[in-house]
Amino acid sequence: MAKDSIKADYTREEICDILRSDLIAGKYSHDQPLREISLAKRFGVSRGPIRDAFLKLTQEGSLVYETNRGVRVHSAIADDERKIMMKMRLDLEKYCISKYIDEAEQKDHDELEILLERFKCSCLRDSLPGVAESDLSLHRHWVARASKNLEPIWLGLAVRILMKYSRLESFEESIEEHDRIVEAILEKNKDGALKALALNVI
Amino acid sequence: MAKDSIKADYTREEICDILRSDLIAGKYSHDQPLREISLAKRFGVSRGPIRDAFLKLTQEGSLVYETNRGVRVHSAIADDERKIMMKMRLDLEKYCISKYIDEAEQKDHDELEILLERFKCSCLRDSLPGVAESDLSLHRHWVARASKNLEPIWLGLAVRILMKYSRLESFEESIEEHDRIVEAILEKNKDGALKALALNVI
DNA sequence: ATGATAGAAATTGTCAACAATTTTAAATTG
DNA sequence: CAATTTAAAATTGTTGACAATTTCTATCAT
Repeated sequence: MAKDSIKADYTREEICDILRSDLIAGKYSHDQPLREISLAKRFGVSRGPIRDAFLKLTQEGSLVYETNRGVRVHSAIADDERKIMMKMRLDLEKYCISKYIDEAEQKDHDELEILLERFKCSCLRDSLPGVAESDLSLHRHWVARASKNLEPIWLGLAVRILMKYSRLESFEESIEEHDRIVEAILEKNKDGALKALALNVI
Repeated sequence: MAKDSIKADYTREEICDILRSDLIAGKYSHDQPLREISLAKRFGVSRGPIRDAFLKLTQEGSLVYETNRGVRVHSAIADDERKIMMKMRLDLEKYCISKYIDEAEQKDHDELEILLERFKCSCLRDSLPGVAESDLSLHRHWVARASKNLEPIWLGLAVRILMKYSRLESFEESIEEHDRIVEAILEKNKDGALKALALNVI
């Protein structure tokens, strides 16, 4: 199939999610500008939905916007900034997992297992965009269930952190880490889940 | 002058900032929908820039978006969510003030004093939208100077926190608190600044 | 009256065209 | 040849029009 020439029309949410995982996967280099017209062609839509996605991603911090000059990929974060962001993300996700364990129903657990399986498949296929996307989806699951209010804040943190370090991850190790987190959640073992999380989110 | 019938055209950034301070000031009630057309008329622009502003504010968390149904004001955050957000905001702002003290130049200090003066004027005039806006601008100053990367994350936190509690603040007390923070910053007194901040951000 | 249904009104979603701005390339001048 | 100016191209900013969807309202049958 021809690269990037997809006929189906996308919604702006889908476009936003696809671009986000592309960015996390390092498909675009730092400070590279993203053009509205070329992406509009790629997704088979007009520039409107593309602009919408740009604004969302700018707010999350993965893109930078300048008046009359469009958006470009954000430059990498510094080490001390990353440290602060990791601490915040860990605090936030600990709270969410704890609450999730208290409130989750059977169908949530079912969805959780599906997301874990999807993550494992991506790791084994070794496709970085897929791994980034499914890793984000898995964590996002318990964050979103625990608090719709904290979700956008968490997403902004997670995206920026992943943008810097996704290239260095070992997939096998990552599978084990996530296995331990999900296992503890399903057993409603809070201590175990929080400890496993702290090892994963570093 | 006729309320809200302003002739001048606004940029989408200005529109976004105005709507944000309106939201913080409680001008709109929780769950109230915001209509693109009426706001487009109010600001003298078409619906495009209004949609842009909606997306930004949705990402920050003050608005909620549903497909084909537009945006509405977000419902209030719960107490435990607020607690988590306060902790994150304090961590973040402490880091930024500390860095700001190290790096700020004379012109930054000049701007800081102007922002403080503007905040005081708003408090004395007792106009809630103005107080909310100038409070945000003041804090945003040292956050933005310290880290463009952390700024959008901080903004999301600050907006949601202010949305819930802005009505309860005592303006006189708030002036004193900010006086202490800025004074300590200008003296490059880190300990004092961080302590004063911790008392203000609670 | 009550509920269902169909039509009208209001609102959001998308697009293509045009205006304004920035960037690039070429031409001019010293 | 370098620096400046000018023109062209590319890109973003904004708008109004139209399509799709949702919400409201009036009508009708039970």
